[in-house]
Amino acid sequence: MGYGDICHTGLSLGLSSCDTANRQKKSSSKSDPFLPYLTLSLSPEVRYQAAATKETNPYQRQATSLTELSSFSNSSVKRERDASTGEEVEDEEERVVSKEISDDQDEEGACARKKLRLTKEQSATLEDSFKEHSTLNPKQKQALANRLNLRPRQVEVWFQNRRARTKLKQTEVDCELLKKCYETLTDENRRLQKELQELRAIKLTAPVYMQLPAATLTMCPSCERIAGGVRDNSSKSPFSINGTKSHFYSPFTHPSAAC
DNA sequence: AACGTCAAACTGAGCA
DNA sequence: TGCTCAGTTTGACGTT
Repeated sequence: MGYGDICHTGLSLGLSSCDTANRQKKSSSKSDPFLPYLTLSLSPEVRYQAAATKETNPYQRQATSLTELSSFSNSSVKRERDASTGEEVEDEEERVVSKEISDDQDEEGACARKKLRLTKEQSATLEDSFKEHSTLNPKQKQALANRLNLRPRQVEVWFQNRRARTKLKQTEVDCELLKKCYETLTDENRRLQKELQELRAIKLTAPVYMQLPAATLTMCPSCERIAGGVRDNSSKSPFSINGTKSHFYSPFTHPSAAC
């Protein structure tokens, strides 16, 4: 929610010293930090959700008083990790939002942005919706917001953050894959270097092979035998193909084991 | 109390 | 102009 959004609250404005401090931190270039900053006396979240307490859908019923709102979490919210997903699970019974918060909001205005925490039901519904489609059209957004008793902007932000989390997770998975790929390639490279050294040693100790064009000699990495393009029937040679057909190794038909 | 993590919310840029 | 995304801020909460 941008600061401009507060224009739609319909609430009176008031001076806020702490918000001035916030403002100074956030965008010193945009405004004179020493100018007093105007804020609303009630945050949009409180206004919206408090208004919604008159509604009757399950999410709204759940928020039948300010003490039950899926909102400001300077309450003693007990959270536990879902072992399988790592997602947070909140114990609804532990969710107690003090009435003082709303009173403070009324009296002193929204000093800083207050963080709300979605209820388990809200999160679950949003998750379900996200599974169906990771983006929402305005109608879907509005419908979901109505259903969950949230502002459309909150639904929008949730989807934004959810997409970001999904992308981050995917990036981590890709990163792991690339790491494994790198390790495999490194191993293969090491092995090939070793083979190359061995071949060079062979080249020095077995001059007969030097007579063959270099391109006709290859070593199969799987069986580690040298094969020649020219049929070599000298079965006594340690590099002979034992009468079998030539054993060519093609890197194209035998791609790297990596990846 | 300090620190780390997570998620809600904000901001600015890019795009159709 | 509205939407999405990447990056950032912020507050709550858990851990040490």
